[in-house]
Order: sequence, then C-alpha cells, then structure tokens
Amino acid sequence: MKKTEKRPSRAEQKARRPQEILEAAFEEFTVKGYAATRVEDVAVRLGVTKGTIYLYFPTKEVLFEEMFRHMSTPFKDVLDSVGSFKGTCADRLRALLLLAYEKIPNDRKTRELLRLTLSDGTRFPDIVDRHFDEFIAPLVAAVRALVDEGVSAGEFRRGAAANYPDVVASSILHVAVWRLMFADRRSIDGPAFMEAHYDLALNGLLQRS
Amino acid sequence: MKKTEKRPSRAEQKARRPQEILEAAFEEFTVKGYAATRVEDVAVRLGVTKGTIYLYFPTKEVLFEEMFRHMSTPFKDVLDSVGSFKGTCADRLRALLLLAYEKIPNDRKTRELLRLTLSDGTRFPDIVDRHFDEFIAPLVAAVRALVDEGVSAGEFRRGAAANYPDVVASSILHVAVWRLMFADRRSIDGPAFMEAHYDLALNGLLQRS
DNA sequence: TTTAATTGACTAACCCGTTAGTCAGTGATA
DNA sequence: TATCACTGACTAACGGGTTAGTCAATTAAA
Repeated sequence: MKKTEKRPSRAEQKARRPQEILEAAFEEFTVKGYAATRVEDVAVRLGVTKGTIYLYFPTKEVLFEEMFRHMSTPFKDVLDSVGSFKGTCADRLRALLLLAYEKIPNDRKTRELLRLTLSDGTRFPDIVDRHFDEFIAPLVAAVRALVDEGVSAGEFRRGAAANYPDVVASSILHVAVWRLMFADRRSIDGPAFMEAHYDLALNGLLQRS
Repeated sequence: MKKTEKRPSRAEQKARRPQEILEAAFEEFTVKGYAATRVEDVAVRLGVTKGTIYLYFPTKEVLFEEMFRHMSTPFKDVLDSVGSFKGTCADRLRALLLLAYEKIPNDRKTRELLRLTLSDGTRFPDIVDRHFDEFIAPLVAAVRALVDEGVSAGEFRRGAAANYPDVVASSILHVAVWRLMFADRRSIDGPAFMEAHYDLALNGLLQRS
C-alpha cells in the first residue's frame, strides 16, 4: 500500500470508476465465465460493494457487453502497418505473422476474449460479430492481399492454399487455444513455434523451382 | 413418435437410464455451459423429473464429469489405422488429415467437447488432461511420426516445421473453432478448406529440389 | 401383494437488482 | 482560516426469484 500518491478527489474517482469496474469485471468474467461470475465478485475485487456497480451499469448483461467492448482493441490499425512494409512477400509475410502472434496468442486480453467468445457467444451474438469484424476478417483480408500479391508477382505458387488464406494463418489460433486450455501447465515455446509456422507456410507458398 | 417398439421392461429401462441421462446432459451442457445449465433442464429433456437424475448421479459436478467421459471417444484407435497405411508419406499425410477432419471439426461431439474444455476447463482440470491424453497427444504423435519418417526417407525437408508437428495439423483446429463460433451463420467449405490445408502443408514439407 | 423406480413438493442457499440511509468531501459563509 | 450546511458516492440489508439437492408419497411392474 503505497501512500505516495495522493488520494484522488471525488470527481477524479468518479470519472475513473467505470474503467476500474470494467477491468475488474474482465478479470472475473474471464476466470469464471459469464454465468458463474457474481456481480459481487467484481465489486469485491475493486474493494467496493455490489451497489456501486449498479450505479454505473444497469444489469449484469450490460456490464459484460461493455466490458467486452472496452477490452477489445481493434486489430485493423495494426494490420495497416504491414501494408506500408517494403520487401519481398516472404519478408512481409513474416512481419505479418509476427504482428499477429503479438496481438492474438501473446496478448492475454485478446486470448481471454476469444475464450469468452466461444463460451458465452451464444448468449451474446453481438460480441461474436464484433469479434469477427475486428479480428478475423481484417486478418484474413490482410493475408489474402499478401498472398494474392505474391502470386501476381510470381513469388508464390498459384494453388489451393493461395485461395484459402485462413490455412496460412491458422497456427496462430493453435497457440492461443493451447494457452487457454493449459495455461502454465503445458508451456509452448512461442518463438520456436512461430518459426516452424513461418517455415512451413512460406515453403508451402513459394514457387517450387 | 413411433409406437412400433414395445415398451421396455423395468430392468431394461433402468439399465438404459444412465446413458440416456448422460446424452441429455450433453445436449444441455453444450448449449448453455456448466453453470447456466439446470439439472431440471436435463430431466425435462429426457421426460423425467429432477429427482430421477439424482437417483443415478450424486451431484451436478459428477453428472458433468461422467457426461464428458461418456461422450469422448478415444482417438488413438482411429490413428493407429494410419500406421498400417501403405504409400508415400504424402499419401499417408493426406489419409491422416482426412481422418482428423472427420473426427475433430466434422464431429459435433468432439467439437462441442472442445468448447466445454475451453469454457469450463478451469473448474474441471481432469477433463482437460483427458482431452490432452486422448486427442491432442496422439494426433501430434502421429503427425510427428509421419513427418520424421518422411524426413528419414528423404521425401520431406529437414526444417523448423518438421520439428514442430503441431503447425502441420493446426488448421484442423481452425475449422472446429470457426464452427463453434459461428455455427450456421458463417459456413465454411470443409472439403475445400481441407484441400487448401493439404496443399500448403504438403508443399511446405516436401523436399524443395 | 411386494418391490423399487419415479415423482414432485420442499428446503436451504444463492444471487440479481433495489433502496433507505450514511458519511466523507466540498464549497459557501463569516 | 474556521465553521458548517449540503451533496452524492457508497453501503448494508433485503425482496423476489431461482436452483441444487432431499425425501416421503405414489405408481406400476413383477
């Protein structure tokens, strides 16, 4: 308990509350899932009582939805930076994979939101659509653009894989799911796995002779 | 409602009950998850009352665990049949992928158990370990054996991908997760996806010469 | 008639959402 | 600067509804 920082004024505290609540909610919901999380758990984690939560959010469902929105940062911006990259398509594929690994399996926030999407997506179809629009669609589009360009340039083969870009990226999901399943119980060597992924994908795409 | 089959005797009914309950439990748990499923939902689905469930299973937790055990059919046996295949490693890789696609993303049972593993695995660590032993480990081992053999025979490259067999198979998981997320809302062309997967993996593995 | 599978009412505990009341913090007044 | 009336963020306790688990009564097969 540091005492160095001064106690915030009431106005400051009030302005800060919604964010604090949403972040506490994230921790609880991701560990227990929507149904098994009690609103009071969220409050206790923050050091307040349940009533306080209801001053800021009308229902548990709204709390969950807003938590999800607050925690999911769009992926498009990150991907756009790949478009500005120079170099061979092979180099740019590598850059793209690096970014995607950072953003998806290596980022706890994204990883846990994936879990919630799978476990509670039926109850909240909106968050699944958001997840698709903000993560999956942009990533698949980026891979597709890159592969198409490689094919046009004669660098990549024209083949079944080139037409289904998902298969080029899907090992990223593997790492994310692995970590969600086993946490620290079975560790996975991220960089080594990514190298293997890049090696297989690149050689799978490259012109053969 | 066919009336052709005769009413079962009491002994027959009693012998049949546990299975019936476990299958009804599967339907309910996979739709709502552990926490949001009521024991009475399971009973109603079967046309009995809650008390009956408790004649056969002592608690909701035990019901869930036994449901999971009853529904997960081991994968090893299926994989062993690949070992007896003849042909090039490329052919055998194709056969292995076909089997894996049938068993994982195309099989509703396996798919939904994957969802439960992710959503309620924290509460039931045992089922995660079972899942690993019965699905993941055998599949990875089979891929590794095949890739190693291909490398020894000079058919496959020696490279990063050959050392991390997971990347060769991980697109399978992609289809499973996709279907869990979007159900019928965004369909995925299974056979075409598998072709793309095989195309990329095989060319990624093959000797480059 | 005997036996045992099944029922369904019941309990105890739980949890969402509400609200009357509290008190720390604020700012006007002297 | 010191006093104090007032505000509003927060709390504590509760109503109402739900659900896991129990068990005495029921019912139908043998």
